[in-house]
Amino acid sequence: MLRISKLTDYATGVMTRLAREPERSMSAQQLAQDLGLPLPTVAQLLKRLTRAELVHSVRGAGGGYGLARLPQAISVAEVIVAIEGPVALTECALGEGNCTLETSCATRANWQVISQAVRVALESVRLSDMVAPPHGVPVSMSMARRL
Amino acid sequence: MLRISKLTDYATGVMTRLAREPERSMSAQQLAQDLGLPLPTVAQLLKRLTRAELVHSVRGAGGGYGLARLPQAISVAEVIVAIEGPVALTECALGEGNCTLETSCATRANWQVISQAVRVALESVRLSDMVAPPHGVPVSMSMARRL
DNA sequence: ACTAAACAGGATCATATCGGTCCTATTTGC
DNA sequence: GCAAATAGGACCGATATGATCCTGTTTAGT
Repeated sequence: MLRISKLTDYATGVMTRLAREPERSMSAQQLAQDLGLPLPTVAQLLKRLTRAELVHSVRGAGGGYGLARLPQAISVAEVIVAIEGPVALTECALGEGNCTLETSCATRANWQVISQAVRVALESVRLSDMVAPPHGVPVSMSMARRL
Repeated sequence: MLRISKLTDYATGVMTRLAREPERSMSAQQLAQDLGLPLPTVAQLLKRLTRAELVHSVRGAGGGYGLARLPQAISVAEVIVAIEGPVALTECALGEGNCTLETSCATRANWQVISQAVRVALESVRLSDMVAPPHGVPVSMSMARRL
């Protein structure tokens, strides 16, 4: 299936929600309610997103979260990396030499290339794209052409 | 991490091995031994690859497996699909309307676009590319340019 | 015809990761 | 000082993955 984790999916939801009103700062509570997701989970995600410096947090009463950068300056790839770690389709592609099979080493570089290709695809989609309702075929076509 | 399953990784190993000698037919046993993988696992994989019609099988004594098509006619994407099912980064992107959150529906089409982009990347790499040792920068560069 | 090699198709089981929750600080506005 | 919020871990239950095994069915060779 090659899917991202549900957590990551939620995280993009949270980020997209924030991107819809870039000025506004929202509490975890507000976001959870807004997205119809359980608060503990959303809180958990926001912590990771903060550590990744994709959002900035304000502590204390009246605090909350806001995007650390403009929506068009944050890619989907970054959100994925923040939650799941580096995008590498195989262990091999990460770079560490866990290749006990010398045969697969021949294919290692190829996996790195593939991972890189996927990374490029994910980096080309930014939060601002996620906010924009894809009426017609604007995003998909521009993407397809880029590929 | 956005990684493919270990099984899928093995599967590409198996397919790549077969692609190295497209004429030759090999038994599950031979392949397992050749790749240093447990036989039951390899056998399991070969069944799925057969059902996906990526390899053709010959039953009975002296039987074995061979590529169903030429190495350059089989993409890495197909191998992934054969083992993991359709490439869709989120449930949403599969098409079924499991979106209980109307908010996320706005992002659904975007996920489909992203999945499509990843799919294109994976389809552009064929078994023949995996066989070729990536000396210099032939594959990576041609890929990067295509992106 | 019989036997052994080899694939087909499930069913099964352990384990690791994921998703979700909770508890205890620490910070800050009122 | 109190309440609102984030920070940082620790903690389980469910789920899916990885690996194995068992029982057919097919076929080559003797």
